[in-house]
Amino acid sequence: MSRRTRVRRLEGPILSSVAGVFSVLSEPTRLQILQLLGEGPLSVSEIVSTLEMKQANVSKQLGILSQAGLVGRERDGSNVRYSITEPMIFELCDLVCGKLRKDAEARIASLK
Amino acid sequence: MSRRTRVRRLEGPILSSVAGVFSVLSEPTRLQILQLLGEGPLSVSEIVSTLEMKQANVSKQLGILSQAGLVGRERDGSNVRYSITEPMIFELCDLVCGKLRKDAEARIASLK
DNA sequence: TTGACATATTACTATATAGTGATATGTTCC
DNA sequence: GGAACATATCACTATATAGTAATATGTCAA
Repeated sequence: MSRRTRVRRLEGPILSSVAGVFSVLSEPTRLQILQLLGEGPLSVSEIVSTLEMKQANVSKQLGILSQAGLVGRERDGSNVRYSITEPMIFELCDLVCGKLRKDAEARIASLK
Repeated sequence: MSRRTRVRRLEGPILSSVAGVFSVLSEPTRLQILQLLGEGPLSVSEIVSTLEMKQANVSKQLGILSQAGLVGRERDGSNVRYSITEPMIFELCDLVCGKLRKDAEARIASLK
């Protein structure tokens, strides 16, 4: 996605794919799951009890995350263990957190 | 957002704010506008004619981008000029493009 | 094979929002 | 002040999707 004087722009299908990744990350529920998995692989029921979410929803969100290539799944008996496969998402979040912090500081500064 | 053994997790309100930024970026239309503005400040009508979008929608999306602190607006007579105020978004997009490229390469490799 | 446990999926409801046509509002010039 | 041009906003429609209860499916042990 160009930000310089290059005339090459990303086209519709690419931008749709990019938007798709951001869309997956645009839900607090999914961010919570990713954050938890960032600490290590877990089964569905471990996520359910830790985050106090409904099992059906956790499975659904994990499906979305898995389909997007952000987490991987590995069967372990009757348990399925999920883990992060795309650590880049934490860089994304760090960048966004940096912006939010900057915004908050500017807002505080404007009160003085 | 933790990805190490640190026990500090981002809480609900922060994750909602993070999700909010990703949500703003989750629409191809808005990504198109940001990409165009990355090449330099433009008025609403310039964006409308360049991207062949409806004026009402462009104004609406610019409002969302402005509200999110990603673009700034400056009146210039009867024109309002918009420009990027948060260049970090291009880093976000670069990271996501890198993942998509990697995904595509893996998909191609799996065909051999 | 059955029952227990784990997980995925379905069908539905409620909510959010993209895009649009119409219109309100802002700026400039004569 | 009115007309022309630029932009923002409103009310609406159509579509997408988060979350849920119910149920289907998978695994394991007796």
